[in-house]
Amino acid sequence: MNKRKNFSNKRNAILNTICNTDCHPSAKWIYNKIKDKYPDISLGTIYRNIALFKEEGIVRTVATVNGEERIDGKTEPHSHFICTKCGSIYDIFNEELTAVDSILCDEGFKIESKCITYYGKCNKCS
Amino acid sequence: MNKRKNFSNKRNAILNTICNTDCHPSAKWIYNKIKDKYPDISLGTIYRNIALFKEEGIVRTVATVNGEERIDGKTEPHSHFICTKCGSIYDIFNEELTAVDSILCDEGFKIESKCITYYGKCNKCS
DNA sequence: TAGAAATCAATAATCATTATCGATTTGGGT
DNA sequence: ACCCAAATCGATAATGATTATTGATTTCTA
Repeated sequence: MNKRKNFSNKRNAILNTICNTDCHPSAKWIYNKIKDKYPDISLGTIYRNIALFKEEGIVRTVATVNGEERIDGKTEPHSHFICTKCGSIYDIFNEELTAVDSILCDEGFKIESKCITYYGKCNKCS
Repeated sequence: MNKRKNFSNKRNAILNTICNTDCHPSAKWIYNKIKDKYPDISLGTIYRNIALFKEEGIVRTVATVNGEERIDGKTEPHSHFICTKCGSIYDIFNEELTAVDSILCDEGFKIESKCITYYGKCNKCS
């Protein structure tokens, strides 16, 4: 990997906020969190940096819940559970499906990533 | 066909358009398709009826691609492949892929549906 | 230290979706 | 058929998330 320039303080704060939570935040959630430390930060800066992190492959979109894109800073392959009532997103690290990925390759489909998402009611809502 | 006699003509046309395509259409796609037969239909009517069909459980959201919600009229359990270049969505009817079962019920999570989505380049784009 | 590049805040623009509202159509009872 | 209430609709405005623009400020580099 090429040597990467250091991130600015705000950019680092955004990335750390994404990576140090399990809640799979939206842009607005990150914005409100960062505002405590950087009161003059702009929501546009959050979006701009999320786009940048996505290009670099260090964060990814989990899903769109109630019109809001939700972000995950964990790059290890794993699945998700999305509560259809409260919108919470939970990680699921329990994967036995990697063996069947080759099925699609035969037909010319090049798989870059796989996303298994369960929908239902979480333990707080059921 | 999928026609239900208690539906209005336009409502039936919208549902049939959704069910008779494999392209997992967006609201705008449906709108443009229906306009051939009903030139005075409104985009709001498309959205209103999609919401109604979703409440009835006869269509569902597959994913959000480039900011557009994509709809599926097939209710049988199956998976999807989404091309990250052209945005096409393909059905995957494969028992092995759809037969993943619940690990989460022990912890109070009530699974209502499951969604397996692959991202990559389709055979036209790769 | 200067000049260039990166980054930012503020704000406007865009675009998908939803809400509103008055008009029109539909369907059941007479 | 006719009436009326409910369903449905088209037009349009409103909403809300995201993106683009712009000019200022900070950071990097030589």
